[in-house]
Amino acid sequence: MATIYDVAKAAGVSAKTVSRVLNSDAPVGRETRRAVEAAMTELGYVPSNAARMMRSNKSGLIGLITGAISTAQEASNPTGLPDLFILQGIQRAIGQSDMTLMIADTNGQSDRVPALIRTFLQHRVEGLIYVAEYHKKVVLPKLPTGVPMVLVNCFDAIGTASILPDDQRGQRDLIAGIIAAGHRRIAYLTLRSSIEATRLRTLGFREALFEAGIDFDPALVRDCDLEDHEGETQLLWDAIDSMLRLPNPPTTFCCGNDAMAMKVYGILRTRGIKVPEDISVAGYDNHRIIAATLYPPLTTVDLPYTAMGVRAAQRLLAMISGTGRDDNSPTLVSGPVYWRNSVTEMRRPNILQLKTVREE
Amino acid sequence: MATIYDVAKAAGVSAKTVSRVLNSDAPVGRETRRAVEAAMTELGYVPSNAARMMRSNKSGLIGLITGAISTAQEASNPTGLPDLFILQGIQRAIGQSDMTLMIADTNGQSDRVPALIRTFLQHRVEGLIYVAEYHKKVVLPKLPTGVPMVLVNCFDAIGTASILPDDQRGQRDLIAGIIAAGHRRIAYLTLRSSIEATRLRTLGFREALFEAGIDFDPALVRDCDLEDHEGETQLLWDAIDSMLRLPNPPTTFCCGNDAMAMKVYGILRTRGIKVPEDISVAGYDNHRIIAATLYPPLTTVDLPYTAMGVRAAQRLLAMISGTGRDDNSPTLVSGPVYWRNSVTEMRRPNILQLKTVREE
DNA sequence: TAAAGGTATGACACCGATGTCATATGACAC
DNA sequence: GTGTCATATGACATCGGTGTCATACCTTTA
Repeated sequence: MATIYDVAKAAGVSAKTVSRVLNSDAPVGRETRRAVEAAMTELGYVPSNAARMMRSNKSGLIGLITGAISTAQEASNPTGLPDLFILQGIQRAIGQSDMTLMIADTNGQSDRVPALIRTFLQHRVEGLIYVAEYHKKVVLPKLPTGVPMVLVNCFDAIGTASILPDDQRGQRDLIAGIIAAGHRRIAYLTLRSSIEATRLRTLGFREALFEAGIDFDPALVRDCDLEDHEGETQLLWDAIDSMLRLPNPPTTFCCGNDAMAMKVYGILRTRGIKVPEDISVAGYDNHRIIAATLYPPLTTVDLPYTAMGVRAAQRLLAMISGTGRDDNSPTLVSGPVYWRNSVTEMRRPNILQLKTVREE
Repeated sequence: MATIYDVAKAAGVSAKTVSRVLNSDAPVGRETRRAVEAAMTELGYVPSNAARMMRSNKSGLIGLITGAISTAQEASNPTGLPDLFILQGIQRAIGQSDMTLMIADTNGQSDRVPALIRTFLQHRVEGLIYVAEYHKKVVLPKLPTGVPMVLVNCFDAIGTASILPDDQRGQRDLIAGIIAAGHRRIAYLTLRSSIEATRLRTLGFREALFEAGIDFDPALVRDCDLEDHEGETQLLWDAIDSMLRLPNPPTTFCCGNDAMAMKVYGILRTRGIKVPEDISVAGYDNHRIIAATLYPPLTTVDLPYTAMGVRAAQRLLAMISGTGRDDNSPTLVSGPVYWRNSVTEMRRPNILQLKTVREE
């Protein structure tokens, strides 16, 4: 592959002059410029980033570590929404800068992360982004100082900059809206209680109830998420049945995510219960393929993955250019509630009708 | 960031000795090695790929150009199957070599491709992979000689190495199996007739009929794919209705892809027609999220995206190491038919029953 | 007319690795 | 005792760009 010296010789100038043409960082004579450009085209010259980097110590690279590619569409993950959307946001924001994104996939093995980081450091990335598949706490190897890192959808114990979904606010907004529609008995079928999202959303759930002066009823909250898929559907059946058998049954089922809501649709339908006429249902994630396709379309909270990706890239770029904020508190990104037809104004009569149904 | 000289000074040896420890390409004294390794750990030394590359002219990088990330889960694409699976295959195969994969996403703008290629060339990638979102013909800028390229899911006019799905064989195998189940009147609701996959699959469709001695009936083939989504469903209604109204209606509907099959399920159900008791349905793609979730589970042809990715990476690696085949004929990868419950043995009585249904 | 300043260009060192070659030491064989 | 060879190490050039500095020419201004 042609070098700057080949071009210089072909154009009859010094290498430095070719460099000046490339970078326009000093005046070059009109004729000289023409000759150099002709030589470059002729030889198919492309400058070597490696050589550039040697002097400038700037690689123009940003490293991204994720499992989003290898795990996409595989076995369901706890949040159900493909973390790929985070990549899209990052992609979009980085694409508008003059940086190049290097993506490394963990291939599902988190023990490969240190090796990936090492490879990135060899390429002298100017910043790193780590994307987790769902909102969780992580432990990552320490980086040399001078290489900024942003965590997306996760956080660590040592205060590395992070971008997180505002789960608490999302669930609160959803519940507040459902309450405003007249509902008082709202059931919450949660994801695994061990995950961060469940903790925060449950907080938001209770907060909304509290603000509306509604007592929290533990009988209306149930963890319906298992590793095992078979057992999960059974859990849902049990939870729904037992809640419907309560003296004062719920008028709305909020689900840990849209995939769960889809199952709840099926269970309610099998029970002869109509959504939303008899009972309202809400999800979480705004997983478009589910939420907009279900009938009736599902009310759900947007999990702002794309926006989080954009914010992550922006924050990292700011850190690289040194214009970033000093503090390293997490950036919380909140998504709107999408009000669709699965949640409706509560009407007393339906409750009575329901009781009949469930006792038949 | 520490350099090899810093390490050399700290360990009290020459830079070259440190280099020898790094590469184990010449004997180093036991004590010296220990001292050097201690210094490297102490300083957090990571060798610079750029400097390495200057001498060796080997970057260890493979460039991948795709739109799979930015377009994932967006508006449906013609094949319906996320091309992300191709990336997974590539990822897996490259991960087992000592190369690093650089992924660049076009962000949906194909005019960005030349710029992405240029960036890759600046990084002196040792090979390029281009992944198209569905089986099609492409035109790409010419590369400097010495940089091998593999096209996946697409081909060009100048015979660049390519990896393609064997659409013709897939459809032929499917139809042959359906014929073996006793069906004689098989309808084919195709994707846009302008796309390559449709051309090849239609060939396979006719081939299977021919081999079974069944006459091809143009009335049983219809292009049901539009850019516009609303109109598409209407097209399907029309096609299905008119085919069912034939004197000798089809006993199976083969669909251009699984997404279309899903719609056909809905339409047949609305018509009071049971799948598969009354009519069999088959798809294409083996889009797991659809095929295995539908009731009854959908018989479909696997679109071997993961395998294609693996093959692409392997072929590129072979080209880089010079051990590749000389010829540049496309590599055809075929996927198996997944026989699920949506296609069943044909039984005469249902046909009669059907006629009653559709006339009510 | 000389000083000042902008324009246009080249020589050379440098970035951080590694390849080549030279050198020094000790072990072993003859 | 000396030649041979493997082991162990360092000096130095080199890869392809860019930063620094020097130089030469031309125009403008005092």
